[in-house]
Order: sequence, then structure tokens, then C-alpha cells
Amino acid sequence: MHSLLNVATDLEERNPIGVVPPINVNPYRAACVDCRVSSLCLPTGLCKHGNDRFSELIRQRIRIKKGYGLYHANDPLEYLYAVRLGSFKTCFANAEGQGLVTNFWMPGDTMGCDAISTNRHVCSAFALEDSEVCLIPYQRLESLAHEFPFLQQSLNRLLSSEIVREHKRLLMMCNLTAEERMASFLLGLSKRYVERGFSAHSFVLRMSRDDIASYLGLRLETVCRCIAHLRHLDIVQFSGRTVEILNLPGLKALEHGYSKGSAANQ
Amino acid sequence: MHSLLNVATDLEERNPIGVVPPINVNPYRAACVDCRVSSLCLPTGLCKHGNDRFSELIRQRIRIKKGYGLYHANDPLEYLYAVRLGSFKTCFANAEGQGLVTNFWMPGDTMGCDAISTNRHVCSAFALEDSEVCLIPYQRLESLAHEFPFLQQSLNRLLSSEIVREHKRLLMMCNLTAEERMASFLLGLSKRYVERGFSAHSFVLRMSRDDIASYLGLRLETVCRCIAHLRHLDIVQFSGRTVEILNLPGLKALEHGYSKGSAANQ
DNA sequence: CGAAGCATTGAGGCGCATCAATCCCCGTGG
DNA sequence: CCACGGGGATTGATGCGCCTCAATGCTTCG
Repeated sequence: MHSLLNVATDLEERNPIGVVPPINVNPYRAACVDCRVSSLCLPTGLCKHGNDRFSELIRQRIRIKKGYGLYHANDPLEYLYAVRLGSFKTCFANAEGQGLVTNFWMPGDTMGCDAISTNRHVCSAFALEDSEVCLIPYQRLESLAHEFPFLQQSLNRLLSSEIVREHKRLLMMCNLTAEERMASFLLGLSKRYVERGFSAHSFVLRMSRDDIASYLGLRLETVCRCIAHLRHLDIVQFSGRTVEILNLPGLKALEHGYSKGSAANQ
Repeated sequence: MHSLLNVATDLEERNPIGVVPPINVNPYRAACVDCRVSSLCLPTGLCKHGNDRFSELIRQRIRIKKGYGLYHANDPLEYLYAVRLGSFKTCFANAEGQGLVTNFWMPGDTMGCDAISTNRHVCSAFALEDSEVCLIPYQRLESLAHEFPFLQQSLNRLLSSEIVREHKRLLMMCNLTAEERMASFLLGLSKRYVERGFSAHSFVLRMSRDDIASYLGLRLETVCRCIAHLRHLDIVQFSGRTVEILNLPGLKALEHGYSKGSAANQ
């Protein structure tokens, strides 16, 4: 039991890496200054000069079509990848082929940091919609971070915050019921959309039910049932992948299990 | 359901931080050159000069008695902590007081990296036996890492490898049964003891059944039952916290679920 | 030596996985 | 235009693994 599908295999076969040539976008244009999500990205807070130098690093900005892979487990670490547009999922699998979705990535997020430890990617990244990423050559990033200590600190914080995020996820897996996880997931998405200037109440899920299930440590059917329940409670409206949060406080209450008769924690 | 005990509270109360004054050990003696676990620690691979400079950072080496706290969630990040002797657990808790054991730490491990993201510790660390740690002042470590790029790279790799470790743990939580997790846990411990020059077959658990349960996302009783089962299979001998692995290949088979009639994955 | 904490074992129930059938949506081609 | 097929989503029935509650044994330490 508990053997989740290998979430990568099906897509990997659709995209033997290298088959889809990266599409170079605006190679001569400064990447960061006019980027909509620069305030969330790695060079945030860097001085003008540092920011310019960082922009010079980004020699390639590439487009990835929906469903295709950007990098794969065991690829040598060459770049970190900053999402500029669209969204991705990353999948981690062991030797036995059991795998899971480790994260969903939105504009401003930087993917691939887990590769630094071994100089090889341990996850595979797939576009959930037509997307655009900036390629950050890691070697040169290291050099630049040496020149600009603030950048080094940002990188350290980025790495550390991934550890904390994983801690929180572990906590969720251990302590929350399926419904609480689902509520937590939707609230997390909502928050991230707000950070990016979108509505907190209304958004479109870019990932399948199966991806959500994998991310939450559940099965697809359980996710569906949770969604059905949220609908019946009139807390969230779903139509396909379009989400409408009707009762945000109610959803937050669900996340903390206040709906059940658990020990009264204020 | 699923509300694990707050693993920190009981011990926190026994040790309001500051009550136990750190015991300064050998302040004038170079810390790293003669350390038994220097080969596993942060400055590994650093040049002679860099190693000397790193040693100078370590102005304090302190002893912590069994059960007492070393640092606590929300403490400002001042030091990273390198375990020199003994062992620790770190606990992470959310606002509701639900918590879990995030990791167990052995000599050569460096604790506190998750604090870099917010400049405050997010976990609390407790000694599982009388222990000794080196205090690495983080600000000064940053400066030294700037002087010695190799040290910076080691730090980056350390952070990144914590992310990968958490990925693996998540995978374990999602894909493995209680018994497989228990087998995986024991094998992990065994491996780490070997790295430190101890026996692969025979060791003492420093943590309680409850700690193990929390770490594995299980309940104490389930851990006990798994132990009982391993004992009946003559794969592992337990007497209290002393462990004797009688059948290492058998244990590895259990970890991958080959005992059950799962789909024949070679 | 008694108390407190830790560990073990048993009985019973619940939450989620599993298996299976059906539905819906959408792109494709006759 | 509709028939067709395929992948994703939904819903139901059933069973199992682990949690929960509870009683008892064991170890440790003042």
C-alpha cells in the first residue's frame, strides 16, 4: 500500500530532455528591472549596481510548454531556475520509482536549490502551463554572491527558508486530517496569489487532482471527496479547476480543525 | 485526531533557557584539529589556514546535560551549533502547539541552519544525553565564508542537503508503512553510526519511543508494535534502548516492503 | 522502596486507501 | 455536425492500517 504513482514517468516520456529546444527570449534585454515579480525574486533588495550585474547573469530566458520538463533528476546542476511566468511542479522519486510532488512553483520562485548539495538535480521540474523561466548559471551566481555579500545572504536565506517550508509540510502531514490539509493547501495558494497581486478568493488551479493528492500525501479520490465536502459546506465553490473561496474565515477554521470536537485549543 | 503531543513543552519547562549556564570547555585550545568528528563537520576539506581560522571562531564549547535545551524556537540566531559529543533532537511546533521531532543529531552534525531564513530559530534543540557542542557565531561564519569560498560552498551544500533530507523524509511519510519506516529509521541510524566509526549492528537508541514515533509520523504504540514484530521475525533484538541488528539484509528487505505482496518491483 | 516516567500489549473504531463504475470535458476525425 | 476516444474527475462500497483508549509491566532515580 501507500505506493504512490511515479508522478514523473508519464511526462518524462513525453519529453526526453533536449527534444524541446529552449526558446531564447529577448536575450539582449535586461531581465530583472522590468520583471513583474522582481520583488519576490533572488536579487530583491540588491543595490542598483548589483542588480545590473545580476541581470547580466541571465543570458537566457526560455519558454516551456505545458506538460514538458525543464530539468530532470540526476541532471548536473548548471542553472537555478527563476520562474518568470506560469507555474511548475517538481517531483522527487526514489530508486524504486515511488515519487511525490515536492512543490508547486509560481512566478518569483527559484527552483533547483536542492541540487547544490550533490551538484545534481534530485527533482524533476514540469511546466503546469505554458511558462517562462530565467536561467541563473550557478557557478557565476556563486562568484557574484562573493562580490555582493547581500546576494550571498539572500541565497542563504532562500535555502534556509526551503528547509523551514519542508518542516511545515512535515508537520502538516503528521498532524492534519485530509480535509485540514486541503484547506491549508487552498489557503497557501490564496496567499501566494495575493503576494503576486491576484485575488485571494478566486483563482485557477494549474495542477491536477492527482498532483494535489501527491503534494498533500493523499490519494486522488480523497482529494475529490474533500473538495466535495468543502462545496457542500458552501465554503469553496469549484468548477473544474476554477476555485472560488466563498468563506475565507470558515476555510481558516477548517484548517485548524475547529470544525471537529477536538480539545478546545483557543 | 493526529494531534501529536507538544514534544517541546515538557522539556521547555524543565529548562527555561539561561537557567543552566553554559559550561565553557577548553577555551584556549584549538577546537577542530583534534576533534574526532572533524571529518564530518563544516570545515571539512578546508585548507590548513582556513581550518585554523575556523577554529578561532569557536570561542565556546559548551556542555548540555541530558534533557536540557540548547536553544529554543524564536530565539534570535546567534550561533550555529556543531555537535561534538552526545546527541540531540530538534522539535518544531506551530502556534497551536502541535509539534514533531524534526531530526536527531549526532557528533559532526550542525544544528540551527533553519534559523538563517528568519534570523530566529524555528526549532528547539534538546540533549538526549550529556552532550557537548561547539558554538559557531553565524555573523562571523558569514565573514569567514567570504574569505574562504570553499567554506561558503560547504555551507551552501549543508543547507541544500538538509532540503534533500527533508524530501526523503516526506517520501518516507507518504510511501512507507509503519514497519517500513521503522526499518528505514534503524538502517539510517546504523549508517550514521558506521560513519562515526561505530558498529553497524549494535547501538543504543538515545531517544524515547515517543521521539521515534514523532520523527516517523506515527504513534508511540505503533512504534512498539513494530519493534515487537521485528523481534519476532528475529531481524532485530531489542532490550530497552539497546539495539542489535541480527539480519541486516532482512531489515533492508523490510524497508522496501519486499515482505508484502506488493507489485513486483525488481 | 515508592513514585513517576517509559514501554508493552490488547480491544475496538475511524479515516483513508483501494477497487470499481460512471461521468464530464475536450480535442479529433469522419 | 456528431460520434468517438481518452484523460481527468467524481462518487460509491469495502477493507485495512494505524490511531485511540486503557490496563499493566518495567525501569530509573530520588
